[in-house]
Amino acid sequence: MANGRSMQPITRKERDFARREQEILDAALSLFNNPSWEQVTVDQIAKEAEIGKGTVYKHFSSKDEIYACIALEFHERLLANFKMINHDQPVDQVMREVIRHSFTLYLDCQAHARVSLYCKRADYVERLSEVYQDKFDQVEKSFEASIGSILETGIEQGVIPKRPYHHLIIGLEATFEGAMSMIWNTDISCRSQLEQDEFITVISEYMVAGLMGLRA
Amino acid sequence: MANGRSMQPITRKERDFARREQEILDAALSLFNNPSWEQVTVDQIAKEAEIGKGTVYKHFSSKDEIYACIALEFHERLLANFKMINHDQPVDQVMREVIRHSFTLYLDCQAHARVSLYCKRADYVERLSEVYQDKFDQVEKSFEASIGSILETGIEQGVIPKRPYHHLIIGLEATFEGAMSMIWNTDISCRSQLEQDEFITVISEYMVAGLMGLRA
DNA sequence: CGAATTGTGTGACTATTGGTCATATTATGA
DNA sequence: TCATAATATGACCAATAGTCACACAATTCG
Repeated sequence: MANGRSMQPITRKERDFARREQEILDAALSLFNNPSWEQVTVDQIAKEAEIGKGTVYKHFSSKDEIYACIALEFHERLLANFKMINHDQPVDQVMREVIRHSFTLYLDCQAHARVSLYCKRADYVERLSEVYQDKFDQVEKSFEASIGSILETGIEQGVIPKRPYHHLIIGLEATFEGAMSMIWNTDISCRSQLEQDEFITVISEYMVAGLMGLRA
Repeated sequence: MANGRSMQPITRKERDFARREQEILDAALSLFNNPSWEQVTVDQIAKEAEIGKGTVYKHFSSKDEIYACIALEFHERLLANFKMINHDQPVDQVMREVIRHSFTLYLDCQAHARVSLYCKRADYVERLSEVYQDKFDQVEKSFEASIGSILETGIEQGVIPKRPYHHLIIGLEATFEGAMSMIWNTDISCRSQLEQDEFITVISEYMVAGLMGLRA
């Protein structure tokens, strides 16, 4: 519940409660690690976490809220990865790093990433409480700030065409999310590691070409 | 059911049965025309078509099969649109037309298009009967043939970098599907027509730049 | 014509699952 | 030790995908 995630746990009881919450999320994530993750039931999550179903609802007001927590944590992780990039390289190199870090994290944390993508769907956002909608809006702004400053530097250096932020980002965002969907939608078992690396290499090259190739 | 869709209806009874099938699909499509289309129930579809729920299942073995029929019809429509394009123009212009036709059709037939996108999800395909999986594979091959021949012409003319078909198509496909998701995921009410046109124009420019910008 | 057969329509029924809640259990503190 | 409060729980409810026994209509056959 909201308090559990926003305040520091003090007493033993509160620590236990907070730990249980993480256990629920971990249980959920371990079950979400496959393409049919949407079929996972709250009961299964409870069983995996070795608690009763009612207990899950003591921590999260709905299944959707579990998704939201996972997505938000993932977005923070992605943002943290972006901040680790050396911003003193040439801007095109920085953007390549951004793309590479994104693919790497999405593939390393498939469960998180799948849930995050799901949480962008209009029907999901619609039924989400305002509190969480705001949190997602906040995350969106952080990304805009993070990538925006890189692109701005690029524009100043004349490496990136002089266009409003949204013109520059929408193509990259669309391609990235479409590409991840394609990777997940292709039966993993019939795709060799080499093929996947090749896929990502080609997509990345295309993304950079698309970005740089816009008319200034 | 399978026969209904593959043979010509002869008797009065068969014609009625076939018409009812189309009525069910039309009812479904009219209800699918909003972002929460996945919440539409079989009962609602039956009510909209003014029949009992059981009757729906006389025509389609599952809700998923309704989706499949809608998606397959849509893909045929898209292919037909591609065939209408004048292939004698310069190849880059043909590709721009392909992209434009795709966006136009996806926006004109949002219900069909949403369902089609849904039908690419791995978990959906997994639970689909082999018959329908094969049909989707067939459609995939048709698209590959259609676009592939355009790209090949482009390579011969030196307009498109000499790369295997998959290298050329994956970026376009990823961007297009990601872009449509973004359009649908953004609350329609808070997006003006102008913004949407601008979005598509920019994305199209980016797609062409990405395609042409690959190293030969 | 009437009976039999075949195909179609139907809604009550089942199974599953997200979410609720009264009750049981446990921890804390006087 | 007992009272109070916080937490855990699974029986329960509501919604919904899918089933099925039966009703009904049309077509065929005697």
